Amino acid sequence: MSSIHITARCPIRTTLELVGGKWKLLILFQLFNGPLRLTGLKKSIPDISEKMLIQELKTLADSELVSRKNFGEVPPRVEYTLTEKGKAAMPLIEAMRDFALRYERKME
Amino acid sequence: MSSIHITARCPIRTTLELVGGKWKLLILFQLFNGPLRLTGLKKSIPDISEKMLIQELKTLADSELVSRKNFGEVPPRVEYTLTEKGKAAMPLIEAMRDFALRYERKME
DNA sequence: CTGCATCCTTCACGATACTG
DNA sequence: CAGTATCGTGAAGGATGCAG
Repeated sequence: MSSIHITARCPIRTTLELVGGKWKLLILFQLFNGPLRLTGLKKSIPDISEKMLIQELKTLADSELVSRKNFGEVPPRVEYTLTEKGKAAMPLIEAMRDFALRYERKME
Repeated sequence: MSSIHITARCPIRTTLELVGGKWKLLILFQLFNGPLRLTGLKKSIPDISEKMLIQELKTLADSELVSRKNFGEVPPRVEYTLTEKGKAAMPLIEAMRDFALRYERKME
């Protein structure tokens, strides 16, 4: 564990680049319950703007954490699914939840 | 686990507010090895600016993840230590490391 | 429905100089 | 050594309108 060194490219920074920011982890978390379309995601994360949602989905797809499937129908139908790499974020999200809960518990 | 709902105050967002951003987790991680002074931290995170370091330490202290001890000496001597709440971030950092390593492994 | 383009605001972050 | 003050920049995020 002490084998992590703070350099230009350490695991912590890699993860921050992949899922850092305000939205990516929330999006990934929503997709754990199964594939969702843009509208479904928008509903489950009410306060994200459409622009940010599409933008983040694109970067998540670029880093292969999410896959985008276009059904080529009319009206358009596009489905977003977690990839294997994306599913690997589950323990991370659990750790975040545990941290927050423990933090709030100790606030008393 | 599916008990996390994306609301204004969900655990994920709480954690993002506490340790989100570019530097806080890196600082916490450095303090796992023991207390450090400002200069020591600066050396272990070479590319952080002095301003950001002090600023982040202050918010970490405000949220009680880090404690600041001023020895009141001359020249100044101030030591930063992880609190119990701060130590609770360890599993989070480990999860981030695991995620990054697994991600890179699957890149081959 | 999905997505792009634009314009705009905010703020995280950074560079530098200065103080006790 | 530790910290403050100031100024500046770029990126992140947001609002809105338009298009296939």
